[in-house]
Amino acid sequence: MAGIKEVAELSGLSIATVSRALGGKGSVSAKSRKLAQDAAAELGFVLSYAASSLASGRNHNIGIVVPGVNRWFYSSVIDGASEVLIEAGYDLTLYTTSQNESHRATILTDFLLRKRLDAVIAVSLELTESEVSQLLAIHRPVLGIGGPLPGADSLRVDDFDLARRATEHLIGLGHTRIAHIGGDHEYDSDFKLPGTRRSGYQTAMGQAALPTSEAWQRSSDFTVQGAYATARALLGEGLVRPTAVFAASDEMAIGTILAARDFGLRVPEELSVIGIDGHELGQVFGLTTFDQKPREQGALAARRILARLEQSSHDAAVAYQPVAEEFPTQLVVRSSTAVPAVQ
Amino acid sequence: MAGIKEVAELSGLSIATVSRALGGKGSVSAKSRKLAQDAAAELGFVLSYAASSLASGRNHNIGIVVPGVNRWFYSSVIDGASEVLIEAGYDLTLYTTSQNESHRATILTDFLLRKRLDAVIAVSLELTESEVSQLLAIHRPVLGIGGPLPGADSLRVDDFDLARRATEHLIGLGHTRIAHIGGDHEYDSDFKLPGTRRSGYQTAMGQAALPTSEAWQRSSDFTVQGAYATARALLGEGLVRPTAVFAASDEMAIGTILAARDFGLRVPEELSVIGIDGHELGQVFGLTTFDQKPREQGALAARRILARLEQSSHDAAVAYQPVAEEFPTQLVVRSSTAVPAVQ
DNA sequence: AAGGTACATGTAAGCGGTTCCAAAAAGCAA
DNA sequence: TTGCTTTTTGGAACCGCTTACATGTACCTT
Repeated sequence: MAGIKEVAELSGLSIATVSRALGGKGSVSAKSRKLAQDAAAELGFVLSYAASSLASGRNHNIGIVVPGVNRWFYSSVIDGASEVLIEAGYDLTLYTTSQNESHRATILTDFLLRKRLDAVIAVSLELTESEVSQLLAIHRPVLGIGGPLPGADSLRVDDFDLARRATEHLIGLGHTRIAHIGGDHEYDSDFKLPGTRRSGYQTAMGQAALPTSEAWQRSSDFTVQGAYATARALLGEGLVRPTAVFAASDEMAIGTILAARDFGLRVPEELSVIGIDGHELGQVFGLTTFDQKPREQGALAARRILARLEQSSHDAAVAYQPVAEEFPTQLVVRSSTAVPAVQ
Repeated sequence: MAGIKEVAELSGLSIATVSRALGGKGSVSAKSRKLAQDAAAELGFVLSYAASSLASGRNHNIGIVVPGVNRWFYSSVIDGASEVLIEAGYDLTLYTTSQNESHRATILTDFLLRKRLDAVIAVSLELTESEVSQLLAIHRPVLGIGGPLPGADSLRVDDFDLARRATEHLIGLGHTRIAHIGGDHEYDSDFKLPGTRRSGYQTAMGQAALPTSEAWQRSSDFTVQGAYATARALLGEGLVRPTAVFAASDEMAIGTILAARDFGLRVPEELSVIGIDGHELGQVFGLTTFDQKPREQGALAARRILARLEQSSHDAAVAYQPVAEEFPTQLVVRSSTAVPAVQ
């Protein structure tokens, strides 16, 4: 396999100039650049990342850690990040933590720390303090989405506020019997979000002086099928039926709508449903939701982390000041919520 | 930051021995190994991947190329592969091609070729011959899932057979008016699969001497919402209604079921629907489908490619004999298909 | 024309490990 | 013990680039 040396010989330039020409760093005359590129093309030569990384200290590689790639929110974030990173010439290395508890530790110690990554984006990852400091110890930018990483940058939506406003949307329509289907720690230990959204709901209900029975607060696993089962239980148990449900994710909201149909309940006439996420499927079901544009969150996260990289290459001395950015969400009113029918 | 040299000093061993102890290669006495590990732990030292790669030629990094990470099939494949790879101590670098046509070329030339990857798994990627040879020229194992890569290993389901059997399932139940909702080149140029499944359908219909009008063969984009719209058109246009629909993916089958509900058509009494995939949501809808276990496909693909790596490290001289493996699928009969009601 | 500035290029010293090779240590049979 | 095999170990030559530094060249200014 041809190396940079062969390219140098073929082009009649020095190794250094070829390196600069191909790597796009220092200054090279247009003529030399063309010479180098032509020679490289002729030999089918591409710079070796391993060698470049070793010599330069830059990897052009960003790590992204997600609980799993199979949930819509996560895959959307990845998709958004991936596009931006490829555009910028960066590789994206993916780590999934939730398949296997033991992976988590491995990933944190064996993978993330091995200096292969220029930066890390962590999605919905709740880390212990020692884990965070371990991560920060590698002196690479770290950015958290949907999970606060003390000491690192973060990009997040205000889950509490979101949940409260979703609930208030229902209250504003005149609903008083409002149930909540949230997530559960049991299903995902790395995850404070379910609790945060639940308290948003409770706060809104409390401020409106509306009752919130235990029976109206259910936990599920953030999937359509999980929430479907949960909602069937909620709607079918013969207790006083709620007239509205606030689900902590669109997938769960859709599960709820499907369950409602099974009972012949018309949405929104007999049951209003609101979700959170902005899932594409929401359209099909006419779901009212708070769109949190995960794809754009991923893209923005990637941009922010690239900026960090840029910045730290300029003035390495500047102390790392973590930035917490809030990502705006948007209420999308469709046809799954309405004024409750008079009972 | 401590390097291997510091570890050597602290442990009183030579650099070479520390390298062997920490990298787990050559032979090291138990005592030396412990010495090295303790010293490394004390200094918070981890081997640098970049340096290891450069020196050894192994990257411990597998690339996986998918059209996008947002479609259930792909994300499942990734999930399966990710688990196996992490377990084996490999990083997984993710490339998505479909967001932007120009990315495709970039990925092929700039990323895949830069010697950072030990092997590549390509999912549903149709490459031109020159692209394939370009890929193979890097002398790394390449494995294709769901898209044949001439000259490379492949793991695939027999899409033609699958489609034919799905159609035959409906025919076997007594259906004669069977429509097909497939994919379309227009939505995804890298993709022969829609056509393959369509011809499976046509063959089955032909062999049973059943009519297949143009109007009963629709194209959609493999999403629930896309197929929902397509199915509404199919079912609502006032033409003779099919009594069964074979959708080329579960997501499209679900879209079809949702559309049927809109028209008050009961499934399966008035409309049978069969899909392909094994999507989790299938349960909620009682969807009959051919389960092709994408998660397991991903895991198996990862195992196969790791075996290739293993093998080529032993006997590098052996000529590369591409292996085409067929992945078995399984018909899962649920409640979305039944004998047609007498008309 | 002299002096300065900005750009272009080459030389060579790393980057931080791996691994070949030879030598030393250990194990074992006679 | 001795002689021979096997296991451990250290020395040092790379792996294939990047980049600081020095040098050379071109272009302005005055």
